[in-house]
Amino acid sequence: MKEFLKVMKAASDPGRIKILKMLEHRVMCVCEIHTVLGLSQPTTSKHLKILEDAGLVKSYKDGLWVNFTLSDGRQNPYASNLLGNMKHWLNEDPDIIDLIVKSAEANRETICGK
Amino acid sequence: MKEFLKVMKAASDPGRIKILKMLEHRVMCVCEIHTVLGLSQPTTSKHLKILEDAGLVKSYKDGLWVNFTLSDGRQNPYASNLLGNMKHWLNEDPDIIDLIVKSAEANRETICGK
DNA sequence: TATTAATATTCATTAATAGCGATTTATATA
DNA sequence: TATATAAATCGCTATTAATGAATATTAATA
Repeated sequence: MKEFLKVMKAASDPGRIKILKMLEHRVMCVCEIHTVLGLSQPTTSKHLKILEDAGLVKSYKDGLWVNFTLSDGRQNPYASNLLGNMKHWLNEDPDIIDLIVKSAEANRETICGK
Repeated sequence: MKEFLKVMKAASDPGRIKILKMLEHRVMCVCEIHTVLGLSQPTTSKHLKILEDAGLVKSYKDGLWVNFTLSDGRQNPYASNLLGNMKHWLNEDPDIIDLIVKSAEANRETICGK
C-alpha cells in the first residue's frame, strides 16, 4: 500500500507531471528543468527527489551536473504502469505541448553558465 | 491535466483506496463504509465526494440510504484505467484482506439501527 | 404534521505539502 | 589549495488536506 500511495502522491502535482512529460523526450539536468518550469532550484530539486523515491525517475552524475531520466520501472510496478500510460496521456494538453517545445530548446551550457 | 490530477489526488489517500477495494466486492452505504473503516461519518462522506468528483465511484439513493458502487469509468479515462488496474493491485495486502472480510460481514440494518 | 434516521455540510483544528531564500555539499578547475 | 559552479538541504511561510463535533438536509413513517 505504501509503495502504491507514494506513486499516486508523486503523480498528484502538476510540476512533477510536467517533469515526467519532459523526460519522455530527453535527459535533463536540474538547472534545465527548473528554468523551463519556472520554479526555483530548491523546489525543483525536491520534486525530483519525490519522483525518484517513488521510482518514477532516476539520476546519474555527470561532473557538476545531475542528469535525470525516466526510470525503467523495474523496482515499482505501480510506477512502471504509470509511466507506460503517461506516454499516451496529456500529449494534447496545450501547457504540455508548450513545455515540450521549451524543453527542446533548453540548453544547460546557456542556462547555467548564465 | 485537471481531470488527471483529480484522479491521482483521489487515489492518494489510504482511506479512499480502501473504499475502492471494498466496492470491488459489494455495494455499500455510507454508514457501512464509515463503520468498517473506523472513520467518522462526515470524514467518510467527504472521501466519497472526492471519489465521486474524480469519476471513481457513483451513488444512488435507496430511501434513506445512499449506495455507492464503482463507476463504470465512462466519464474519465484516467479513472477508468485506475479502476481496471486496482482490481489486480493490493489484493495481497494484509490490511486490505482484513478489510474485505470485515466489509463482507457489515450489515447496514445492524450497524445503522444501532 | 411531528419524529426519526441516514447522509451532507459547516466550522474549527491539526497535519501535510509546496514554495523560496539562504546555506551547505560535492565536484571541477585555476 | 582557493575558487567557482551545480545541486541538495535547511529554515521558514503560505496553502491545502484530513479529521470530527455540531448542525442542516432529506426522506421515511407514526
